[in-house]
Amino acid sequence: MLLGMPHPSRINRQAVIDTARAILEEAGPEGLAMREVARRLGVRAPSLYEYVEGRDALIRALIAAGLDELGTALVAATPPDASALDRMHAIADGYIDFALRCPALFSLALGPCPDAHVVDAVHGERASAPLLEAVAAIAPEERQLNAAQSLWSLVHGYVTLELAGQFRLGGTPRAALHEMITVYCAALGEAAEEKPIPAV
Amino acid sequence: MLLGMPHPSRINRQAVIDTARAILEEAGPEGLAMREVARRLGVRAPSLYEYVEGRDALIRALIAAGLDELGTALVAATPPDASALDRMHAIADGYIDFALRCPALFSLALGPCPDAHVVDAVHGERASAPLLEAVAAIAPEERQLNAAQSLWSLVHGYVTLELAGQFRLGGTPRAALHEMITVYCAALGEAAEEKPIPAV
DNA sequence: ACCTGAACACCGTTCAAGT
DNA sequence: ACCTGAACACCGTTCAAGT
Repeated sequence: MLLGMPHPSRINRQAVIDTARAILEEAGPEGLAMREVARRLGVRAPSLYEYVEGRDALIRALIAAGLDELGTALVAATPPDASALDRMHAIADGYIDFALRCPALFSLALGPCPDAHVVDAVHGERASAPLLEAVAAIAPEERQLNAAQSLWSLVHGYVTLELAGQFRLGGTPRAALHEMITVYCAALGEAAEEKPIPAV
Repeated sequence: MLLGMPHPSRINRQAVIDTARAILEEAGPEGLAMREVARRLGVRAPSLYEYVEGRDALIRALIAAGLDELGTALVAATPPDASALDRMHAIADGYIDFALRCPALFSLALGPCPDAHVVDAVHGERASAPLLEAVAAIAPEERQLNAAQSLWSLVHGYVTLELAGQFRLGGTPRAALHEMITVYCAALGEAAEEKPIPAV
């Protein structure tokens, strides 16, 4: 009879999110359909609305989790007692590895997204914190923000183009990325003792 | 009676593409519906299939045109008798301006895209040719490909993050971008006479 | 409390039918 | 040759109904 607890739920919010994430990586954002999530959970689509507000909210949950996970991965990728430059290279590799490990989630979280998918700023801050920290050990304080934004642009652009399959001419783009990091960080380090880097 | 030419077509392929592009920028890729394109052209959705194979083919046409247009814009943005470094900065600005002028088209053309939307490689080559040309004037030949890929990564990452609204901490990210270009190109120029830039 | 089927307003696409 | 309405198989979402 199960008095007082007539139907223990067959699914839960986390299962919905996990299933959605699996579908996202397998079939891309277009393939992420509420009916498909439900089908894999052995349930009908309307049941999902007990656990998530709708498809947009589900996607926001995926994005928030993805950004948090990226932050954690970058922290884990940072060797604590290496040089500042080595930590910078390690963070770049961690960023790239994350993007290659879950490309659809990465594109969803860091790519251009409609208003309906924007999440709280804390998640983005968690993702970018390790980079800011590594830059703090290289650049003088007044240049740290600029340096972090440039380095982020560089690494983000690299992996975005890589995922889009745009490096068709061959070469060694990843080695080129690390070279550019080295050159720029060296200039930052000099600037720490000397004068600001000349613009244009 | 209009013998032999019973019904002059009310629309044409270019009108379909132009309308689709307008919708894309106004409503994003999600809003780009065949029925909406047809509605704006005063016609029903099935009529569009006389001019484009389907939605995916329409999107491919948009992407191909967008890449070609980007290439043209970059050529136009390059001052022919400026220094190699100035041309580099101008191309970066041209790239950014194009992305800000038609962000949805830019994201569609250069962002992560499903197999159904990949276009012939010539269009991508047209888009990247001006950058390769500018790099040729700065870097020694054996380093040109790497240098072009790094600089493209940097500029592409900058504008991608900018479009995604990720530079929330303020600062002057665009100035930082140009600084990084300056520093890197200076190192490339030195390398042209001296030895290769040390990796890692 | 949790799940369902039915329904609504949307899609992309096909196709026989009109002119 | 060009356009149409009707139809098909899909969507996300709502809601009254079941247990």
